[in-house]
Amino acid sequence: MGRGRVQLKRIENKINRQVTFSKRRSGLLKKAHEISVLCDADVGLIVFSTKGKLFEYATDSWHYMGEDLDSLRLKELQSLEHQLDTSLKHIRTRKDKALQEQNNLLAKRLKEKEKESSVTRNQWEQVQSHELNSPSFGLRQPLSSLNIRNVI
Amino acid sequence: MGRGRVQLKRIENKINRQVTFSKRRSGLLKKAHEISVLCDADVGLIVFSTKGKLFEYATDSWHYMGEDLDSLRLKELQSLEHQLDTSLKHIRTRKDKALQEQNNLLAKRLKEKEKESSVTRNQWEQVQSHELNSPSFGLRQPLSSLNIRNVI
DNA sequence: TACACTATCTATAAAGT
DNA sequence: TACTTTATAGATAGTGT
Repeated sequence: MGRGRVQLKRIENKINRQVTFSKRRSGLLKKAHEISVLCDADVGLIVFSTKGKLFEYATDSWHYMGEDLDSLRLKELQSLEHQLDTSLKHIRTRKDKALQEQNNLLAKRLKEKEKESSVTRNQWEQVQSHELNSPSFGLRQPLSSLNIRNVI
Repeated sequence: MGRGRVQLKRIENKINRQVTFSKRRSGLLKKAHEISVLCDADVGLIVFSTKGKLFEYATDSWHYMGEDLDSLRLKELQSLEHQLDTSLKHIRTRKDKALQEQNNLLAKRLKEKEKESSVTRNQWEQVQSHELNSPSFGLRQPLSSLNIRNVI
């Protein structure tokens, strides 16, 4: 290329390195584009300068390729967090519903009994505000059974 | 390049397209390597042939660049599914625990009452096996409050 | 930094093996 | 399919502006 052979090693002169980077970068992007068009190939190319500036070429759906990875990770996670939230709303485990319903029924039944047997109201209120710390139990429906791929 | 000018459009002849792909691909990878060395730049390049075969060049830490995207997506999702499962075990919402405990207490209380008032056992068993379909309620602790990033 | 210029080097299209 | 050859198109290093 040009005047004189090129040694494949880091160009020490900062100015030359920068100029060469600029030239070769555009050449590389052009070639990436050419092969994608000529050969009907999907290409993703990203180049960071020493200073961290980003340049990229990508065919169609490769939009995320150029994104900084932390940013990519963050977006994926945010998206997933949202999906989680949505999915959870759909879970509404039978256990939870069952407990609520059973609870209501038991409470109703108990109230009736209390009336019958003249138990003090005080006792009922104790139950309502009971401070809970019993060992918890697993959900009947493990999340792993959620086919989250279908959500995405 | 070579004999005759190149039109920047898909090469229709399949053989020629494949040959050109092979040549240009290696040229592109070589250039990617050269700019990374000469200019001290981080480069990530991936190329898929029409048939989906993958070729890549990447400086050091860009290992994931070469992964097929579906594969990447799948891995992320599998990882997240696992995290979800783990996270859920930690949620154990107060509501769930509260309901279970309250339920136990109510049941116990009711049993006592039943003994007192001589209610048939049959009635209690009806409550236990009640078919539930009441409107469900949201979890007290929305998943969005889970800081899933810390898990990863 | 970004364009020109241009001598020279490199990549590669086409064709042969 | 994968090399080899070879003519030529294309890329670019060095140099100015």
